Amino acid sequence: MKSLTDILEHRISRAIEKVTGQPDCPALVGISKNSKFGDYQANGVMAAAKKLKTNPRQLAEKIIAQLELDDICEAPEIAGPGFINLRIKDSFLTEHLLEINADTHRLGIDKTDKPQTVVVDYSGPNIAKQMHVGHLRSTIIGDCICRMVEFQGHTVIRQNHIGDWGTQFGMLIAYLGEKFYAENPDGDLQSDLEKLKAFPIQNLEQFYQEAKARFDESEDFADKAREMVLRLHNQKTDTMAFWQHIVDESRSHYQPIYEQLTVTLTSEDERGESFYADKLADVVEVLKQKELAVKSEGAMCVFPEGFLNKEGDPLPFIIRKSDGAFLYATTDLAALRFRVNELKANKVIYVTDARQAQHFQMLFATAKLAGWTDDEIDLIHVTFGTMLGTDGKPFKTRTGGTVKLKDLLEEAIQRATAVVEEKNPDLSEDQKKDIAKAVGIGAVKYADYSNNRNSDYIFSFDKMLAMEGNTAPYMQYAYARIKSIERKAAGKDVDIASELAGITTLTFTDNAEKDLSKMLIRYDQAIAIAAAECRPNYLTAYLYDLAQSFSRFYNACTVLKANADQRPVRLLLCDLTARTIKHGLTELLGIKVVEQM
RNA sequence: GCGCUUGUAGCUCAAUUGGAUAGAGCAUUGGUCUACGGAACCAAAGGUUUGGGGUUCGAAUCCCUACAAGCGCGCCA
Repeated sequence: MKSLTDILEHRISRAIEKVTGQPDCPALVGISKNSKFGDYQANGVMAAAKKLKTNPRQLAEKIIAQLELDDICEAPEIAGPGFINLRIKDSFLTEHLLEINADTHRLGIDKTDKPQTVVVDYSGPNIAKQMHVGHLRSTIIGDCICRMVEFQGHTVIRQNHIGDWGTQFGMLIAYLGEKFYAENPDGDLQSDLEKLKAFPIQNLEQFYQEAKARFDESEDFADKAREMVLRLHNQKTDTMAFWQHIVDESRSHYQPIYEQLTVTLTSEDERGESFYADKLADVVEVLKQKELAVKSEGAMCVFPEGFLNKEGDPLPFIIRKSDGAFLYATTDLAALRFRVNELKANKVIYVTDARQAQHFQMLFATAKLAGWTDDEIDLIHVTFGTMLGTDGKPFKTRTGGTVKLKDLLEEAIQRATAVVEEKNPDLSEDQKKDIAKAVGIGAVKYADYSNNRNSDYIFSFDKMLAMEGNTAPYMQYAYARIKSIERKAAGKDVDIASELAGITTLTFTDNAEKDLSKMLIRYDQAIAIAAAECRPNYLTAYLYDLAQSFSRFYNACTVLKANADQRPVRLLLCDLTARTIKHGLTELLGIKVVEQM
């Protein structure tokens, strides 16, 4: 089914073109902020009038005369300097609702007719270090983008660009070797890989710090670590086995967090820095051949135009250090080539915090200079702000350390458990557990999603779990109430399935029904804008409006005790609201819903 | 010094990218409900959108300027 906004945009734009003879005068159809101006409004007439240097209201009159919208709207009205205000007819609304209702999977939303391949680079944890709160935003915002774009019908390729390569690995491998051989003094690694696989690293953070301490205190150890880096780069079998073990152990720490967050990343999506290790030399070589890379202060650099350093001199994009080692700019260039050439990306979306903005600008500029991308390929850096503590400073533990993501999520669940216990002590222990998980994790994710991603935001358990206002529990609650109605129906001799199946026409008897209906048909628009701008908060704002609209309806209209002629519409509205909320939360935001809470 | 981001109600945040009277939630005040879940609903009050200029039918949004905060600016990622 075509989106209503698209239909209106198309028809009104055509009418404008007919009257003005100008091809590029979009109707600019949007949802009216104030219902007294109608449901939708077209703002494009003023701009068109300006172009033609004519009176906008008179122009609007002429356009309206050409408009064919009888099947959708009441007679359009002109207001203010030249707005065209539209009010949706009940007949259109009810037909539209029935169509949406008939589509069990996609709620009447079409897939795109121009599918693209979109690569999304997000999460990117550092191996050998626990995920901390700084990883939360990239991980869940990226995931939401994937889910939305995929739902639109594009091919999404997730790329978890994990930090699994680099000099710190020499240190880690050397340390792991020390520990392993301490416990297996006669160990012969070649024949003893199984033993290594069973060798646990319980506390990654501690392991890393111990290795670092050894590195700093012992010259012998430091030499060993450097040797390991070399062996790693030369892919020596035993060293690779140790490296693999650290990577695997690390995965066993972050994969459960993905599952807890219902993030769609799997090990299939991992393509870490190590993957590009053998492609880096060529990156530098090609850039040298194209005379884009030059030596400066011993390092190999590209100087894309428009970037200056403190002294006002051109700023380098360093692709090889003076000691000959490659660095993240090199890896990112190799990754970009791979994504364009091998993955056939039409669009690459990077989800990292705003501090890296300049790096990505230079990356994109360099890739373009090299001819590795062109204007046909969209390169987008989706930035986001910092999570702050209630004091307005970067979010830390009381002692000033970084907050581990695992701890944060556990605390959220714990706090949610307390609330469930208070509100609904009679549920079974299993139910309470499930609800606490859904509510606690949902609250953390939703609080993040509902902010404009570019602004820093203050993280507060009390706010997000207050469960009032624009929060996950508010929507989960709306959903649970609908489910409760369904459960009660049987006891009141209402057969929902058969009543819904029999509906061929709908009649509204209450404004709350109509208002809710108008919200329901806007879902497609909310997804479209949220996906286009990579802004999950547009989606949460919609879902909140919808849940509010439902609460008003719920308050104003009885469902099960309604008259036989009113009940089918209301049952349908309940069902459709539940399906929309569920779809938005679970499919697009990755937040669980519960039948009871 | 240059650049990026930000500055909106007492607090936490929106504002579909230039649209009409800047919206929510919390907190405050008052109200609704013997219905299907009160984690609800309705209403009041709260604003010179940091200050000052400008652009135009129209500005929180664009331009200039001052102020304030955060971040980035050669071999970490």
